[in-house]
Amino acid sequence: MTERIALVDVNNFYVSCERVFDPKLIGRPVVVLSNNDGCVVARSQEAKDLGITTGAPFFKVKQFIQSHGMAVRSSNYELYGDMSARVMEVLSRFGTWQEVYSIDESFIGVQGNPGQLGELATRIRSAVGRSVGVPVCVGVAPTKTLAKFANHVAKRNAHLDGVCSMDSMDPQVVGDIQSRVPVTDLWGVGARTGARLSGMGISTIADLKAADVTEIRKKFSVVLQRTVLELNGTPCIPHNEERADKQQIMYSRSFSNPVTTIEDMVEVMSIYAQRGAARLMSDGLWATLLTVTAGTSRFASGEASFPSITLKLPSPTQDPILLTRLAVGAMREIMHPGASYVRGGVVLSGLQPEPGQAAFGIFEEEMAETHVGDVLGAVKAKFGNKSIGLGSGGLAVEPGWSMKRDYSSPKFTTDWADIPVVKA
DNA sequence: TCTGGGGTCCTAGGACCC
DNA sequence: TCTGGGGTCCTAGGACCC
Repeated sequence: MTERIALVDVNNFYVSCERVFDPKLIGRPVVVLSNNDGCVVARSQEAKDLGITTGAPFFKVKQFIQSHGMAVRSSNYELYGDMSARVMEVLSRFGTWQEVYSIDESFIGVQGNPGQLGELATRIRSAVGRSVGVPVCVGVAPTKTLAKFANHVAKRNAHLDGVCSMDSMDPQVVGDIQSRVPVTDLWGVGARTGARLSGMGISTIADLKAADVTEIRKKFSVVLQRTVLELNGTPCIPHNEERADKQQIMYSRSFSNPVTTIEDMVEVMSIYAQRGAARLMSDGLWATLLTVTAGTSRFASGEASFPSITLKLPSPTQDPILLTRLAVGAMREIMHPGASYVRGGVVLSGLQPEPGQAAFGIFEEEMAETHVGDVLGAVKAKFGNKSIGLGSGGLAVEPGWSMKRDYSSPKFTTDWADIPVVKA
């Protein structure tokens, strides 16, 4: 019995989710857009083959997309979140432990001799396909970094049928592949590090694998040192089975139209602070720090302005009234009226699971405000997010800056009104 | 006209303490 | 006038990931 790590991820996750509920999209080139329909965040293989790149601004490729008959969808995160939970549940049945790494990826612990590991990978792939309907690739190896690499190999070699277990591979072949794949394709090596490595004559995975660990530690960091060790088969990246406690809650969005006035920005901050407070309450967390930010476009020629300020909260809180008041007040101070802001955000950090001991003076006030928060939360849970709000957060009409979503698919799995109807 | 939205971890440097 | 050194905590910023 050998202990191994499997990295399972869904191919073109968002596109695959859309296809489950709209089979007409199968075989067609499909792209999914980011919030605000700003840029391309997911592409089907057919769209990749046509040369659409991830992160491409939609307005620049729109013509090309339409002229090639590609299907376009706005992102539907409720649907993807729900599909993700289903995939993770299936994977959990196959692992001795599981670390959910992202919305479409999970590491799981697996055991067996080389032959069994390859078969297991194939069984995982068909189980997810059968019960959720999305295609996955599986990479199996002794370390996380190598499991990621094996997954990469499975994806790029059609004859492997979506699975690659390193124990069944000829070491010579592994070496050949590693000496052809650029080091920046490796998990943990980005463009910056890649450029510096290249200056040292390290350009492929094989080069990095052969590099001197102590030199790497000195010139870079323990992060890259761990990567080198993992490439050589020594596991040194720990796995977090339990979802690490969240360190921060961020609510940040681009606007469909720029915000230039204090009144509009106050409206934005008021709503974002209340969304943040709602997430604190649903996660059972209290914040001790509040950051508000805004930014002008990096692509525009007007005044550049990136105001940002962090406030220490008087005591740990999840109170929407207090957070709204502070966020609005802080933003009034730091923004430049007249600058054309295209995004804004509220970050809650210094999170803790208990309200802790409040100073006596503010304690009573806190109590009163907490009750209001409970009431707000209850009303929203029952009647939806837009049913009630504080100050300018209680908007009956969509404001001018709210998100654009012109190509939405229905909330197939999370809204009764949108559940697909089967006619037999 | 239109260019995403989250997150994590590590490191260096300053403040402060004894 | 002399002007150490080690430790901790906090924060900002960099790099990376999906």
